Amino acid sequence: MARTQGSHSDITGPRLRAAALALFARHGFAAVSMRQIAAEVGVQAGALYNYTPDKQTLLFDLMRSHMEELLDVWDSHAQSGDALETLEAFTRFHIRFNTQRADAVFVSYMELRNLTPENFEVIEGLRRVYETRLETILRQGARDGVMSVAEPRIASMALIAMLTGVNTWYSARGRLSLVQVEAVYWDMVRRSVAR
Amino acid sequence: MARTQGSHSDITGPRLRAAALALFARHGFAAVSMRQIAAEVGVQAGALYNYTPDKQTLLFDLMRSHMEELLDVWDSHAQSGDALETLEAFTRFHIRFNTQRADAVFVSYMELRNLTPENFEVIEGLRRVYETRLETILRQGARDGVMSVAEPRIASMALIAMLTGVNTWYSARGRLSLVQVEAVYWDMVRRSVAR
DNA sequence: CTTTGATCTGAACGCGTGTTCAGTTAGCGT
DNA sequence: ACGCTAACTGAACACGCGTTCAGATCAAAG
Repeated sequence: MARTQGSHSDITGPRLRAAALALFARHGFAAVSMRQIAAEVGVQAGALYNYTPDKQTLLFDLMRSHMEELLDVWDSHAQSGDALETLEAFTRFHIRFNTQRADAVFVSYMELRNLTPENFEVIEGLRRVYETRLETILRQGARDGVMSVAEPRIASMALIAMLTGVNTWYSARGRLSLVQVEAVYWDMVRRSVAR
Repeated sequence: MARTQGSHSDITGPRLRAAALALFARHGFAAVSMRQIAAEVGVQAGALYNYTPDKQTLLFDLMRSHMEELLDVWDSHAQSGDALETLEAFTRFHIRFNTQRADAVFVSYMELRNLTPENFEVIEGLRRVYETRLETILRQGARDGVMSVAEPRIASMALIAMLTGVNTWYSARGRLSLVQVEAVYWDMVRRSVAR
């Protein structure tokens, strides 16, 4: 037997990515085999190599896609207001974006050590760019006199760590809605850098 | 050959734990083999089973030891002051304790998914206890009128995430000393819950 | 000096790994 | 209707995995 009915590249490709992302998030990159991913997709392991040269590249592509989308979506936000308004937008965006892509966020953070050195540099570079986005907001706020931030670089990393932490406990069926969660965190963020 | 010169249980046991912790932190639990750990210790793989029943228990014991020590050391802190002073002590303690045990912190967070369900419950329980320590401080501060915290549980998780984030960038040879880092974070923590 | 038992070796077990590839089939373009 | 090729199967490869265990060796107790 070969080529089962109704199978197409357009279908199998995305399904491979979705299955790999879910399995990597749940069990970890090293603990998931290509055969497990293939079983989830509904093909044999060998068929996966029509869509990725190897397992390492599969992981890297998932992480790079996530980081690039994170940056693209944020950068396409119209930011017309002052630094405080931009900081609020960033806070709400980060929480909303990350909770909607919990698996990708998890993998992009946890599996850094399973990347080859070259691939690691790429992902780490994208992360630094994102951190710099926030850092720039904080510097601008301090310059404009609407914020007080002694260490903008450290503060940006501290705030991102705090905001990303939402993913460890948030559930869409929890007590608080996403809007309420955003409000709680924005309140803390605002006060932590307030003048 | 067997039993090489100078080998003792008192030496091999701790060396096994140290090697496993370092390797798990660097490469991940699933990516590290018992043979790699044994090579680091300087014995054959079979010898490790004099010190742990299996690889899973080795991981679990490392994580439980870390979490229990975290709680024990904090609980043994004399806390005589008011809520704000206790919060400052907690902030400085958390940063200092975690940066000094980077490998254990990393493993205890990253390898949760590699625990069996029963073992996971134990570690997760210890983590919740620790979070409750901070939550209690925040509730007391709010009750005493020295803090303003709308959601103490969420705030405690947010602050712990922020503080633990220090581990991702801190280096003893960096620009800031640990005392300076503590000061920067305490400033943000204080303001984020200030009345 | 002899005996005992803790400590470790080295080989083995069955099994799963990532990856390759010749062969087979399904659906599209003509 | 037919050929072409993208898509997939199934088997194979060499290798490493966690774990077990009989046997060897050394340190210490009597």
